[in-house]
Amino acid sequence: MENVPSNSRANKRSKGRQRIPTDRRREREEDRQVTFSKRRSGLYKKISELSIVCAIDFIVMILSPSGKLFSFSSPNMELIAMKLLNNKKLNSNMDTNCLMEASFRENLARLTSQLVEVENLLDQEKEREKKIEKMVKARKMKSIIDTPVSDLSEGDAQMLEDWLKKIQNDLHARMNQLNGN
Amino acid sequence: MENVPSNSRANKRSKGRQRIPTDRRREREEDRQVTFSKRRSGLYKKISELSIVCAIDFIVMILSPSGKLFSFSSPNMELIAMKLLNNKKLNSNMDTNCLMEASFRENLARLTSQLVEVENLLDQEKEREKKIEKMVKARKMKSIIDTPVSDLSEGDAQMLEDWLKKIQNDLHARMNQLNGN
DNA sequence: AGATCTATCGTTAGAAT
DNA sequence: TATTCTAACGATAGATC
Repeated sequence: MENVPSNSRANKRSKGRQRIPTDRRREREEDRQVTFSKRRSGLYKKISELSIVCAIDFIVMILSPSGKLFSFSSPNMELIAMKLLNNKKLNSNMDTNCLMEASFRENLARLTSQLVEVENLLDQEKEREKKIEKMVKARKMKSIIDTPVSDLSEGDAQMLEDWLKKIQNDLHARMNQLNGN
Repeated sequence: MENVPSNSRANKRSKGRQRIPTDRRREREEDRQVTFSKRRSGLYKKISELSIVCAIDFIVMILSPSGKLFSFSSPNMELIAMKLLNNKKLNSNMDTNCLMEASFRENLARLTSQLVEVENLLDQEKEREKKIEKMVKARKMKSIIDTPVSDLSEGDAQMLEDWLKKIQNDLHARMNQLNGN
């Protein structure tokens, strides 16, 4: 907390934040990548805080030009999806859920296969593909999904299916709430 | 730019920003509402800038406890959706689009009807409902959709359908790109 | 490639409207 | 109820490791 002498400028290790134009894309691919990575983190933090402080649910989906898919959602929606996926029997006991499941299965399978197709095309274009990188940085948030499209076909290809289910089931949960459970 | 005398504290109109806990929700409903409104704007601005600077597409969906649905997406995805909705003939000429459309129509109708049901329940709970308010604040962004759930059944009930279609069609557009259109 | 540092720029809590 | 003002707090560009 001592007074910093005027020669402190000599010790500066950085020029600090400078302005960058926000009305057009950064020209250098490398800069875009760095900025995207940094700001994505900031965005996750912001919306995570918002969801906690204001008690809202959310889903964010980001599609990068290279075909990478970033999905991020609030714990509530995540939780509902996990229950559905990990405990199918839970659904079997719920009539409305069964109906919803039945109506969605068919076209979700189709959508998933489309994702696989995109992946194959991307693989043809560029032979190398990067590995899954999990951000898992959020402080109070439990779940971040951050998965390259290319991994959807190899491991758990249900991410998009999960995501759509979240919307559906959140609505259903709210209806049950309003109906007095 | 003159030096401010020490009595300037007497002229202060605000204590400035204070810390608020971000690990739990604000207790007062009114505070939550104000914070939600302010931070939502900030969030839109942030992700809009991100999409321009880093050339990415995105969709954000926020569901408030009161049942309000906020959707926000990048112009590209918006554009694709608009084309689909306003120019159905465009789809008729594209085989894959036709297939996708057919597979989605059925359950999207079902999902939409669920939304209507939620709306009716909300209407029973609280008799009054607010009007559509458009934010349309973003500087460089063209499209903000900000529609209460209650309006989905009265006017254009296709918002959620549009939204799901955006994902679908963005994928399709990318596939066409990769296939050499 | 990602983590850290820090000066600078951006966001927002509280008050007032 | 949303918006404006402004001090205070937070995010991040560029440098560095």
